[in-house]
Amino acid sequence: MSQLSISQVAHQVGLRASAIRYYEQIGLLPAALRVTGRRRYDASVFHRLAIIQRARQLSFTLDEIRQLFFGFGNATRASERWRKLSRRKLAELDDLTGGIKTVRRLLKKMMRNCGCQTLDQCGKRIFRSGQGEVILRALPANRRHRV
Amino acid sequence: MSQLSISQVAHQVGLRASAIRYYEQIGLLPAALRVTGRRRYDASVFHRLAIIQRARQLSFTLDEIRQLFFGFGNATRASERWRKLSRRKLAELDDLTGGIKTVRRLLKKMMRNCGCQTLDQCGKRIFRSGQGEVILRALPANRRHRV
DNA sequence: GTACAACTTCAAGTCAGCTTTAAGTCAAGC
DNA sequence: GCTTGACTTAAAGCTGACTTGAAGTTGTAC
Repeated sequence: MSQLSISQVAHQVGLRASAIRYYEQIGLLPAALRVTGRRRYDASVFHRLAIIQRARQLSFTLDEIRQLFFGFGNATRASERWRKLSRRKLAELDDLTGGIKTVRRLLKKMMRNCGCQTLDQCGKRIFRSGQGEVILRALPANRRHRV
Repeated sequence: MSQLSISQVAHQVGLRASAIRYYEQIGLLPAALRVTGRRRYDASVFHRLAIIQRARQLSFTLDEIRQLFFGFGNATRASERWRKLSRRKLAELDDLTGGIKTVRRLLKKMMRNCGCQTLDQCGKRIFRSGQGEVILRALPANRRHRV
């Protein structure tokens, strides 16, 4: 015991071996001990992975999880780290919820009010009603690029 | 008039020329008339783009917009097309909202209950509490790959 | 001795929605 | 004739979180 292969670990936690290698590669997991080239794990990897998986479930990105591990002074309590990141995430989710509500309203309005026969009619209406209006996207469907 | 360049159109609707070329490339916009190689547009492009932009605002993907244009029998009224796609999208947003609520609850629970000094303590607790539990992700942070 | 499964590394592929780059074309102004 | 700027195309790049593929190594079972 305490000498598990990568696929045993992966199987137990419900990940693919490739994901675990990836986590190691980007520094979320410490480099595993090697025995004749192969990774060998003891129980501590399960604690690390438990945190990672819980954080993923809380919708944290791998980068945010890196901050959880390495983005604080050594003395900072775990509970405080979680709280700081969680507050930020809650604010993000609030924004997202607001965006969703906006989109829901717009969708319902569209369903109620559109009686167009053809899309071209529709396009003309939208175009006329929206002249000079800035189109703001309520939901971040796509990542920002530099402009 | 009725002979606008791509950058004039782009400027008017608040897109980049590259986006308009991309829409043409994937078939969302009909191939523009060319005059000595350059695209020339008339007013109809604004109606097409108005639909696309409104649909994007409603969080439709470009693929869904393609369905809006080409995914129905010729006789299908525009209003019915919108309604069908909108119903689907509302259901999607409901799922998303549900996921967000779940994550919010979990985040608050974490903020309330975690008093861990170290992340390793945290990991052990999470690991013990979650043994055999399937980790389900409430939010679709990442795309599904084939398994 | 050899087949086989399970591992290794590194590089490239995936998804969406564009943007950026490279290399070339064209009309207008000097 | 030459420069400049706006255009053209095709191909590659970007983001995040991995997966997949290729080519090589290892330990074990037969």
